[in-house]
This record gives sequence, structure tokens and C-alpha cells, in this order.
Amino acid sequence: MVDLKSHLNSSQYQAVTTTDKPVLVIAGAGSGKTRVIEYRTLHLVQQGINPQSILLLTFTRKAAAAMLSRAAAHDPKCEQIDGGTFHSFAFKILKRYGKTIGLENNFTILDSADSNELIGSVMGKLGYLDLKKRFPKKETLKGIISKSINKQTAIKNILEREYPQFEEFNQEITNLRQAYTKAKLEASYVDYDDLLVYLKILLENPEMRQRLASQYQHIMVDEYQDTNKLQGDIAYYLAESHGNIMAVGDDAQSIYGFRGATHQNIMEFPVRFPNCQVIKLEENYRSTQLILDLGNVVLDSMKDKYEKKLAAANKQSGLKPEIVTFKNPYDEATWLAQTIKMMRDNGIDLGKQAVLFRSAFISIPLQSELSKLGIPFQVYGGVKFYETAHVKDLVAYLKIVQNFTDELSWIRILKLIENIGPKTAEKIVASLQNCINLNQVIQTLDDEFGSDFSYSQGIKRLLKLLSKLDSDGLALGDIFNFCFDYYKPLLKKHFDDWHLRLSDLETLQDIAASYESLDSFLSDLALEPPERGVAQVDGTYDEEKPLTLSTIHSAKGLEWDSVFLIGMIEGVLPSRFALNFADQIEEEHRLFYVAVTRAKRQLYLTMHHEGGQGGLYQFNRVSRFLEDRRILEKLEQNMVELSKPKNKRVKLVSDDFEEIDTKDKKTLFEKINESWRM
DNA sequence: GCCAGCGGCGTTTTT
DNA sequence: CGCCGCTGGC
Ligand SMILES: Nc1ncnc2c1ncn2[C@@H]1O[C@H](COP(=O)(O)OP(=O)(O)OP(=O)(O)O)[C@@H](O)[C@H]1O
Repeated sequence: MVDLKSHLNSSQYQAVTTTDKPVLVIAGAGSGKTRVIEYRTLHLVQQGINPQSILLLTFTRKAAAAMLSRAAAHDPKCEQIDGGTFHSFAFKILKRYGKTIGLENNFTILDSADSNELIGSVMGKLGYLDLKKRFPKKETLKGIISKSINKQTAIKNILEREYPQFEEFNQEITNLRQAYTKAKLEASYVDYDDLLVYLKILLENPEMRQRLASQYQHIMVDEYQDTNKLQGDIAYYLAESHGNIMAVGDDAQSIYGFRGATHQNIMEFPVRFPNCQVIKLEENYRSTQLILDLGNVVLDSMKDKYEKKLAAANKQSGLKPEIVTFKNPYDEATWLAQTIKMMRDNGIDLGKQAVLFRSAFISIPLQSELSKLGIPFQVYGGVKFYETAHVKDLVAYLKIVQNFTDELSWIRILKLIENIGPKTAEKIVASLQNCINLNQVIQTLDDEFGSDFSYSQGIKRLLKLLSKLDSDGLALGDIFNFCFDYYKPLLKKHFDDWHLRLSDLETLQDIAASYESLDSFLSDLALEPPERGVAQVDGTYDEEKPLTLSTIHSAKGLEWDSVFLIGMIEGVLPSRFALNFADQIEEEHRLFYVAVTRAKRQLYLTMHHEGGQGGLYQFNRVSRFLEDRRILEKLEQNMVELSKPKNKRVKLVSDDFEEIDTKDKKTLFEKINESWRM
């Protein structure tokens, strides 16, 4: 038996051991909410609860895996607990019970690019592509439709609040949503939102609800402030009958409003579960007091806050957070890379440091600098590996093996053949309508398009691949290799930088190798996409965990000794897209709060004045979040100017840095040592 | 109908 | 700078 009290403070202990009623834990950053969930699963299992009757819903599957493996270190049975995201849970349930609501179980998951594509095609069919006036683009339409679903409200309400310029198209967009839904059902496509919608529909059936509630006797939901209405409903349905639910969250860390999340779920929890116990955690175990002092001021300046203050459990105060401003992005990158390297050489491993940013593009100069210096790093967030064109191309072949009726994939595959464009691809796919298996597809393609056309040679080559694929009992590895071999020449033809892309595909090959089945590989690719590999370099850092570069969104729930929050620029944080909406600026403000509270011991904020990563030149202003005097009081202020960059296009060599900054480096060095002595 | 080449424009966040 | 959409030759 683990002695819970030696790992938990008294409020945490109470949260962990209250298992006979609904519990809501609401507390600030770093107060040990995640730890509560971790020990509560352990406690339940040690009480004799069947681990398979515990459901742990988290924000990423990685977060669930981390918690469960820590709990399993105390009791291996915890490995058997069911954990993952709402989406992956929905996927699992729908694979199993989807038939009861009329969903085929070989459904294909549409990632966001796929769904945009399908929306485009539906738009075409409805004749909305050539409307005279300014009709929204398909990406925008997907956003509007998605938000109306996640908020469970009419299109009209979304338009009124967020897209007033498109209000006149309410009728068309509503039609489009209906046609899109129908198109998906006909093709057994399920997009991300559908996973939640269908699960909710499934749960509306009392019999299914009862069945799942008895299978999952204990529900735990992390990051509850970032769930949306659908997810809130799902959690409610699962727990309604037995009331064994714990939700934990922090309204000040709600950063997924753009996806329909609302802290209302937290507020309504006590209404939905009237006998619930609300527990607050007051102490912060993560950060030094000086970092929390800044965090508290950020918290204070939020418009609709719920009273909360962060107090450090650790009384050593550490280093004052620092704002460092630069003339241009290259100076900033040089300084960052040097400082990170220096900290690493002074005992803070790369794995204990992170660079955080609002948007991935702001980290590009730093990425080249790190590569130049041979510092290994891993990037989280930003453009997804699996959404790049070449990966999507290759995956399209795999998808038609899994589900040969997947028209979007057929069109993609066909368009890769020389002399086949959108029209011809549509025509060919239309002729395949009545095929009932892959073999018939092969026949039809051969009969109707295998000769006489400018593209027939390409079709013949595709047919060879398809015949190889049309055979039972192929291993995933074989399928992958057949497709890969077929695709390689096309890759070289379509992309100038094919060698870079080829190595991505080799990475994909490695990932695929770790899967048993095509089905699980494809669903994971969509539901829990793999990160791009570590940017590898020479042997200096072998065995050392790489530096983390991450969007603030992807850094949620995590912590590092040193955190560099870069791009503290008006228009970046807060994002320029948020500037016209007060509630969205508030969300940016919460992002700032989340970023600041990731740091355990050292926090640096940076920005550069000269914009112009190519494109427009402009003078960047410091983020409005730093203009507040109370904030500035909590920050050390510094301006670093590197020597003689006559032409900002000229890359700075590290010599420049060595020359001018020795003084600064010494003081930094001293500061670091000071902080370790604290 | 396909596709290469040119010019204008604009850089979110995620399952 | 890089992506997207448009144009015009094939
Ligand atoms: N009772 C405790 N004693 C010592 N350390 C603790 C205690 N509770 C939590 N911690 C440590 O504090 C840090 C933050 O905890 P945790 O990640 O659980 O906080 P959180 O509330 O989930 O934070 P966030 O809201 O930022 O996700 C972790 O390093 C954790 O190990």
C-alpha cells in the first residue's frame, strides 16, 4: 500500500479519497491537480476497483499515458486503466457499438484537410463555388460549421458573434452543413466533430448509456476547462447514473475557446451534480515565488477571473523573470541558442528547457540557429507532419486498402498521375460508383481507362500496385512498402525538395513498423498524430533529451526548469486575429498565463522589433500584456544588441556573439549559479 | 482539361 | 519567403 499522505497535501488527500460522490477540483496552475488524478486512480485500484472500469479522459493520449505509467510504478494494475482523449474514446466505442446507430465499423476518419476538401466538393455540387458575392472559403466554412457543432448552437448564432461579414449567407451555410453531413454518412466518413456527436447520440439511447455506465464505473476528466458542450454532455451521460466522476480544471487556463471549449462546464458541474464536493488547491508546487508573482499579476489583470492566488510551497524565491528585447529576429535567435547552450553546460540539461511561442512560425529563425550549433530539439505543434502533402499522398493508398470506397483518397491518388486533373479524376471516380470490391475497381479501371488516353500508362502502373494490394492477409509492412515504392517516382516528379520529404516518409515507415494493423495505424495517425522526429545532429548530445520547442497550446500541463517565451509581440501574443474581439483577447491573456506558469525556476520573455521574415517590414511593438506597469515591476528588463549587423539578411556567426556579449554572459552565469544555490 | 509560370498577398491555436 | 490562385500555351 502506498502511503498517500506522504505524497499529497491535505486538500489533495481529500480529493483523492472522496470516492463516493462527484468531485470538482478547481485550482490554479501547478497546484497538483494532475497529481490528484494520478493518485486517485492508484487509490481506486488499491481499494479493489477493477482497473478496466476506470475511465481517464485527458487532453492528449500522451498525458494519459504519462499519468498511468506513473501510477503503475506504484501498482502495475494501473496499466489496465482505460485512458485517452474524448476523441480516441469515442473512436473506440464507435468501432464497437457504432452499428447500433447505423455507422459502419470500417468508417474512415477525416482529418481537417480531408474535411475541407469534402466541403469544397459539396460546395461545388450546391453551386456555391461561383456565387458572385464574397462567399467564405472552405476552410472558413469548416470553422463555422465545426464551431456550431461544438457549441451545439445554430449557424446563425456563430455568424452573428464572430463572422458578421457573412451573416447574409446563413441559409447557404446551413444548407451546406446539412449536405456535408449527408455526404459524410453516405461515404462512411467521420470527422473529428462527428466522433463526439455520434458518441453523444449513442449515449442518448438509455440502454447504451446504462451499458457504458456500468462498464465505466469511475470517470475522471482532466483539463475540464477546455472541454466543450458536447464533451460536457458526454461526461454527464457517462456519470449520471452512478455519480462517480471527478473533474479537475482551472478556468484561468481555458485556451481552447476557438474550438468551442467553455469554462461554463466547470461552472455548471455543481448544477448537474448537485451533491458534488468542490475542492480547491491553494499551494503551487511548481514555480519559484518570483515567477508566481508575475503569474499573479497576469491573473489579476484578467477581466473575468475567479479569485485565485498562487503561493509557492517552496519558499526560495529564485530569479526574477526577465524580458529581453532585440533589434531583429536573428539577434534574438543567436542569443537564445547561446543562452540555452550555456545553461546546458552549467547543468540544466536540454530536456529541462523549453522555448514556447504563440505560433510556430515565430520559431523558425531559432530553429536554423539551433541546427547550425548542433543543438538537438523537438518541435511540438505547428504544421503537422501528417498533414504535409507527401505524407497525405502516401497515406491515401493505405486508406483505400482499409476502405476502398474512400473517394477523397481515390481522387488524390488519381490526380498524382500525369495528365489527370480534377475533372478527369472526378470522371473516373464516378465510373467506379457501382464497384463492390477492389477487384472490380481494378477491372473497371483497366477496361475503361487502361488504354486510349494520355494518362493510360499511368493508370496501368497504378493497376499493378492495386493488384498487389488486392490480396488477403497482407502485413501492414508489405502494404506500406508496395505503396512507398509506387509513390517514390511520383514524389520526385512533384517536389523539388523531394529528398527532404523522402526522409519524412522514411520516418513514417518506422512509425508504421510499430503497428500491428492498418486500421490502428490510420486511426492513430488522425487521432494522436506523431510528432516530427528530433532534429538530429552530431554526437555531442547523444543520450540527452532534446530541447523542447512548443506552442503554448501543446505545452499545457507540462513544466520545465527554464522556459523562454518568445514572440512577446503585439499581433503575435495577442494574435492579430484576436484583436477585434474582447473575449478572444482574454483568451490570449490566459495563454500568456499558461506560458508563464510552465516555468519552475527561470523564465525569460523575449521579443524583436524588426519584423520582416521576408514579406512586409514593420516595427513590432511589445505585447500589450507587458505594457502594464504592475507587470513590468515583476520583470527584469534588458536590451541586447549584437554587433554590426549592417545587413540584417547576413546571418550572424557566433563570433559576433562571443565578442560583444562576454560581459552579459558572465552576469547570466552568475545568476544561474545564484539560482541553484537558493 | 492539364499544368507551368507568374504575381499578389499574408503568415493561429488542435482533435 | 512561400503558398494560392489566375492565365495562357499546349
Ligand atoms: N503534494 C505535493 N508535494 C510535492 N510536489 C507536488 C505535490 N503536488 C504536486 N506536486 C508537484 O508540482 C508540480 C505540478 O503538479 P501538477 O502538474 O499536478 O499541477 P497541475 O495543477 O496539474 O498544474 P497545471 O494546471 O499547470 O496543469 C509537479 O511537478 C508535481 O510533481
